[in-house]
Amino acid sequence: MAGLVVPPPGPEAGARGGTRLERKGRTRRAILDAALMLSEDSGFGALSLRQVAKEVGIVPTAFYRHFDSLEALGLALVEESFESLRAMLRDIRRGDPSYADVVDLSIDTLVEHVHRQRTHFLFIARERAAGPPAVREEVRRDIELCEHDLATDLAALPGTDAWSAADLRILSNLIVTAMVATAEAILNATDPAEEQRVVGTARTQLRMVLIGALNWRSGS
Amino acid sequence: MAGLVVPPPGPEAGARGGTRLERKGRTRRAILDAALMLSEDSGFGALSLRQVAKEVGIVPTAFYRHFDSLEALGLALVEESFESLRAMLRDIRRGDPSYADVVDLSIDTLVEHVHRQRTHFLFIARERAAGPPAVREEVRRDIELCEHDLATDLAALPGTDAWSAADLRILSNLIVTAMVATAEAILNATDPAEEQRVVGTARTQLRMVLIGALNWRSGS
DNA sequence: TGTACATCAGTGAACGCGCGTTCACTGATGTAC
DNA sequence: TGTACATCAGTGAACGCGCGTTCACTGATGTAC
Repeated sequence: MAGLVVPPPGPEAGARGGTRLERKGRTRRAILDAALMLSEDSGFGALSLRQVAKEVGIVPTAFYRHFDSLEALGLALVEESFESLRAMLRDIRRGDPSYADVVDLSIDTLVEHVHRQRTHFLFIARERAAGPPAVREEVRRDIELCEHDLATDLAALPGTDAWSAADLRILSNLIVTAMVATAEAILNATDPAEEQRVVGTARTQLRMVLIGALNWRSGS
Repeated sequence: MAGLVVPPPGPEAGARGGTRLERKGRTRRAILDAALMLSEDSGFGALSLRQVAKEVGIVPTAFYRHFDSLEALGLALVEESFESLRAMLRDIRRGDPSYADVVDLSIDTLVEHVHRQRTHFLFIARERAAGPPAVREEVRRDIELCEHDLATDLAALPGTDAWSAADLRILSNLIVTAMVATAEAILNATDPAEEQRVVGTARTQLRMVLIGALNWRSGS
């Protein structure tokens, strides 16, 4: 049986800092970061275990102490990337201000999170379209979940009573598509001026979409 | 000097059909097709010259008779994929019917072309997000050109007088984004029922967007 | 606290394999006369 | 039409390299007593 008393990590846990568990966690983190960075060029599917190990500064075989395979690493990256995305959605939801501001607030939050978790958003945008099948499918599943959540949020907005459940899903699908495209454009922008242009475009697009949706049942 | 008289290809051009030039053309075609097919799994960036050669049925070194490098092959695929896309845009433009039908007609044309040139549309959707840098950049440049063309077409529609040039670009960017997403969803659909759902969604989204745009300057 | 043992993150050699690219070649197709 | 020569798409051996994965290992960290 494992010990019933957990001893506090004494000063003897030295070398390069932390307990054995903490150090393992740091290596795992380094592997995730290296994979995110290295797959920027040609996608996760073109990544090699040895490249990752070299970047982290461990021998290739040590990789297996942390992940069963490259695919397992890919799925871990999907998971943590979507944690970032969900954190963003939570931030947006928490705002819930007067109707006129919802667009500005949402886009500002998007921009902030995209910058803070740049590699996660890049990963999602890239692997959704081009990842190895297992990774790609997982990304798409998670995006569908986000669309579902967004549909729920939209139903709470004023002026949406006329929308059917199907309309809600269609609208949230469109919004998510546009926001993913915006995130990609922000990540791809080469200078602040271009980013401002992208942000302005996204604002106008989101307003157009909302105006269209509000006039959808009533106006047409 | 090369011969001034071009002799007709006699029956002596035998073996497996055609002149030397025709056969070279067929091998080139086979390389392009094999690359389109093989990059479906994990993207063009994960493709190897030897895989392609094996699929085509030639020895790896024969590849160099047709392309200088894998990158040159990738750029050739971008070019011919966008020929397909532009053919679709031409088909849509040629319709130009009464305003009420423009959505149905455009989506139907999209569906038809996506099925007819499945691999080309897959290639564009994938490599736009995840291709090797040179390929990705070329895809993005070409998509921007399509957005520009669409903006010109939109300006010819009735009821658009109030839009500025910037509004036009913003709207066509949104439409192209939504159409690319629709193409992806069609290509990803597993059965005809799901495809019909996707098509219905795309129709509604495009209508919402147009309603939003028409109410953009006047209504908001 | 001190000692003896267990755990386990990371090591390093080795494997067989597919990679891109080089090179000299072959032999059918094409051209000149 | 017949012959001699040029072209060139495709061949096949060879190269050095990075790949994923195996295995037995080391030595610091952690645990039991």
